[in-house]
Amino acid sequence: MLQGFAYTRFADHLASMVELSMADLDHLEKMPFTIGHFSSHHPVRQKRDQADCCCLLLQGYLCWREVGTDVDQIISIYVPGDVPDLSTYASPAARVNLSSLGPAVIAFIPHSFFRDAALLSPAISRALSLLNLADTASLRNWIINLGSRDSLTRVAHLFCEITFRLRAVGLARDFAFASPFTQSDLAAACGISPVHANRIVQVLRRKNLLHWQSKTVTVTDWQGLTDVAQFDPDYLNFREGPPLPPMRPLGPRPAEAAHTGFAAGPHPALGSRPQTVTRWAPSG
Amino acid sequence: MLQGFAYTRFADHLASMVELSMADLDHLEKMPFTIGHFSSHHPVRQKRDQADCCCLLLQGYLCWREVGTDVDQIISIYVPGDVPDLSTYASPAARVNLSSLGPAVIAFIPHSFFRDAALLSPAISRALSLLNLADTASLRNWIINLGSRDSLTRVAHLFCEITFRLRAVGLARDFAFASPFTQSDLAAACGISPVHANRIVQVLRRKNLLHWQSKTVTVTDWQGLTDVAQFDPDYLNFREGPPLPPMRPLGPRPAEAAHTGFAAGPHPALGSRPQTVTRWAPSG
DNA sequence: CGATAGCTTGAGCCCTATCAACAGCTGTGG
DNA sequence: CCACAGCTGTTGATAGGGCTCAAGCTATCG
Repeated sequence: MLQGFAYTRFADHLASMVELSMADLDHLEKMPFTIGHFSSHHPVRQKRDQADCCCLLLQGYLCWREVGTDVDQIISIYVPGDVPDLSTYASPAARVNLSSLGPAVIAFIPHSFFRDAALLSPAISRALSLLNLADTASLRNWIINLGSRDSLTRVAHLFCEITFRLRAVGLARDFAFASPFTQSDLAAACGISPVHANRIVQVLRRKNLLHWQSKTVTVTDWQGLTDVAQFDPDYLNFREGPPLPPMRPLGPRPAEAAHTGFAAGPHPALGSRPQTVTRWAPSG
Repeated sequence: MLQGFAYTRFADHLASMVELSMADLDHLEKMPFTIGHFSSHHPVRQKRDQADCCCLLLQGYLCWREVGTDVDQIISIYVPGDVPDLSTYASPAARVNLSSLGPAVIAFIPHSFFRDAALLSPAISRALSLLNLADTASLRNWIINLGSRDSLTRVAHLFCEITFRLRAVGLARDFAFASPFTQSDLAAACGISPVHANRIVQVLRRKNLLHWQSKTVTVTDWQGLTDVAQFDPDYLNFREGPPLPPMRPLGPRPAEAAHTGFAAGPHPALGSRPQTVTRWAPSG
């Protein structure tokens, strides 16, 4: 069950950037992995951990986070299909803490798989490079946000980015997604105080741009939200060939349920498996 | 003359991270390149430029900069020995604008050289990966700064980072370096207004942490500056093997001149060549 | 020598942080 | 089933950091 699920998430993600051959897909299908379940706000990788595998996020959210006295900053956020620590297959030492935002399901994939895949297939090698580039582009964009936009714009931009990235992997089709993270997390990501984050969310609600209740965010006015956020998804597009068509604003709703893997319950492939925390033990 | 200079800058940089064999050094010595001179605040790469070469900075400073209506943000700053657009050899499209901060001398190195070098030498391939990682680490660190520290800390941190990185490539030995950038540049890097940047610099001067006059910055109290900045250079260390010893604070001055390539006039290898802007024309 | 770019200084105001209190929800244990 | 604790969200009051506007000053360069 999970085998196909993990393979699909990852293959889809790579295929969204480069053309994959049947041989590439065959190789990806043989991807070895171990599944780990994490509860909310649980560390996945500690600063200075030496790992011999990468984390493929299957469900939920992960983030790099720097916590210290007088510092709590979320550096970047990842959605299903992402591999937050992909770069560690080149240099295994993590530099910051990777932790979950809400419950998360992760497939741990050995570094050796990526090394072999990159050697065997130019397309996969290229896709991995592009994955890294997209990650860096996201960081750069976040610097622009933190450095030169006010808090309303920052918060709106974060919601835009999450929405866009979820939709890029087939989630949040109806502009609704699970938000297991807290307003303090939002504040830590946007570099504002939790109290202020709350007030900004209220502004967004009052402007009818989004709703956020019972751990679900619904973007009710995508166009309006991107306007407030000055959001231009260009920096996220790393597919080769022609760019994606612009995202259609909210139209008539398709007859499908919103889900980010949790919004509408566990993914079918997971059945009703309880969300236990089975901390995966590295074999090294 | 320049041949040796460009080769040395780059080889030193790589050697600071990995062990290079004689064969590696031989290969690096054959590095093909074209020299470009740029005047202050001159664009080097425009957003969406398709380049077939990378920029090895020889003298001066470069930065990625996002400029627009109501946005002027410097995303990252580079010192001699850096290759700001190294990642473009994987995907050639630049995503932001690369421009000079003060006059700069650049060696343009064809992408093909990096591709070949990476294929031929595992050590060089590894060094290039580490270069990329260091770059990403720097971005992450800058997010922490912008998101969770006040302006005094940010500005102090920027000076610390520049000083540290210059010293890592053998410049600013006596904690003095050329600062051809303006206070507005400083503001754009730290996400504050130019007026406020000015006041912060005055605070640093008043605290006797540094002097900044006639385009030269002198750090007069390294320990004090790092304290104010909460600067921990750990995130910049990507050398393999044991970490570098901690940087000694200011002691008795060695009998050598401070230079970043411009502080003490043009580098010997460049002679008194005028700082003309000979925009290099890509051959593609 | 005038022009231009950069630096400096002051005043007023707005955005955001901080502190504090309370409400709502969730999970826990008796 | 209820009492309780703890976390999260909400609201108000107050203070301060940083922005904006505006003007004067300085240095550099043609």
